[in-house]
Amino acid sequence: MPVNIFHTATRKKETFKPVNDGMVGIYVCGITAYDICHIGHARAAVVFDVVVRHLRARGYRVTYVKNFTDIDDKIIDRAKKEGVAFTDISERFIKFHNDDMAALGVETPTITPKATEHMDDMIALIGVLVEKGFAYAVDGDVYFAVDKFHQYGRLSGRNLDEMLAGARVDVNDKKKNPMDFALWKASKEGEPFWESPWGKGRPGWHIECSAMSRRYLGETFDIHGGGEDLIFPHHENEIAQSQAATGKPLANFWMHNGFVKINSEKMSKSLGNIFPIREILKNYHPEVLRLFMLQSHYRSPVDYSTDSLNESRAGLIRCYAALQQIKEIPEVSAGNDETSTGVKDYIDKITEAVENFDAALDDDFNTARGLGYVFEVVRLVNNSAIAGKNAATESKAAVFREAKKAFEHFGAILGIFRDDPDQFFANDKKMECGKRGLNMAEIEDLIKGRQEARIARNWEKADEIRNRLAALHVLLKDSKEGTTWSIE
RNA sequence: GGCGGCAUAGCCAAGUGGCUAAGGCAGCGGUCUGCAAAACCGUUAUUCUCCGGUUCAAAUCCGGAUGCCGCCUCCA
Repeated sequence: MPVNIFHTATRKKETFKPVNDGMVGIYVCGITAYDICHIGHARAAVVFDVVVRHLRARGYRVTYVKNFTDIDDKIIDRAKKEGVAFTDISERFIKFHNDDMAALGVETPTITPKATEHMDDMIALIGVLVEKGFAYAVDGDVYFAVDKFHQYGRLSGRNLDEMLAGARVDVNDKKKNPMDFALWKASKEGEPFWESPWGKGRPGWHIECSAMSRRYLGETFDIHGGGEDLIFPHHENEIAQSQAATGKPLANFWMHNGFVKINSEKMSKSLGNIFPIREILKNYHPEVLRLFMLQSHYRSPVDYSTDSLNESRAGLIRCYAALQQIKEIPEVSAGNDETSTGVKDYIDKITEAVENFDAALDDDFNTARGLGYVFEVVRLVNNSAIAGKNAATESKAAVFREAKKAFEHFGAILGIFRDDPDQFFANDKKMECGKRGLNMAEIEDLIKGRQEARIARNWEKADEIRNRLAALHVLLKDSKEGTTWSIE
């Protein structure tokens, strides 16, 4: 089954064909390290994490490059404000980023290059552009001349005249054309700088990606990704720089993930609605956040709210309850009962769900559809557990074994189901109690009291205690083994 | 002003020409249970914002209207 990918430049799904058979080179624009990562960064990271995981599962050898912008105006500003070196800022936030990504279960990319470590590559590339007449130097700045590159605007579907008509471009009389963008900026007094043929300065924002993708993935590679806000101007400019220099296409597929909105509003500093990843993870299991993101297609906008996160939590709980059921598979010699019709039926359905899941991912990484099949297996597990209550343990084990395999597969692609089910529920309880300021020991005491009342068949008292707990959103579950509880 | 996207049940969300319009959350009825919870079974959109058109056939294609959103400035 081929993988189909929506290509931003053509606005169509196209069959993926790698430059080199069996290999994939993918470059994703990472963060500018000047602040804590928020939920928007989380989405981009999770989306491309799943893209890479699925391509690997499909047998491709993937080289995944995600850069750090560690020199930039915003980093310099913050360093000035704090009175520290710019490297203090970039290093601090790269570390925070790495911690957040690890917490989210995002696999580390193959290569995570930093802009400051590729100055020579950038300067060389700018040199080529000047030499070929695509760029010009003015007073220590170097600008790319957009009208020299005739394909400018092709990725984002714009043309220069239209953009100039709307014209909210910055005033800068050094530029020949207002749409020209900086490849190199002369440094001001007291700012960090690197030596270059044009004097002391630092690179423009876009050039680092052109230089680093070329170094690690070659002149033309397979997939270039990022948030949809990067389509213009960042990716447009990358294309201009790279293709002007090499005369070859930069990437064959451009993928862009949609934005995270907050309660239907754009996330922005002025609205004060920026949610750092680490804040959210204080209150929710990281997989809740992943599930929330993956329940929508990666190109659609996603609307973050406490309610929607709670819904995802409920869904994840449903999955983990099924995982808990199949955690202990009875040890039996396989074979005996596996051919009985009921068992075969379940196994066939699970196999089919896994195939459908893979097909959904092949279709432009449709995780939302894929999750439908995950929940189908959840239902099959619960269903077979009931139907097989009195069945031979061999039958049950056969179905559970198949389901376990399926969940391992789903989890490996989506980056969820990595927790032990008992651990998951214990953790969930602790988190929810913390959120609501509930005392776990007190709850346990009340439950103990109810248990005594139940043994004495004092249903009235038992129910009274349960109602009291219910008012605190504590939900009880009685079983033969005893009473367990969770937070609603 | 220019470019683009979206509109599917109470909510979230797949589906882009043809089997009964996935799935999750919430609700309702039933089974189970001392009663519950969980789980299971059943149920909740004769219809996909509206109006026209193409077609044997449209949520799906085309045209128009309305509403919402994004980009054009740093941004995942």
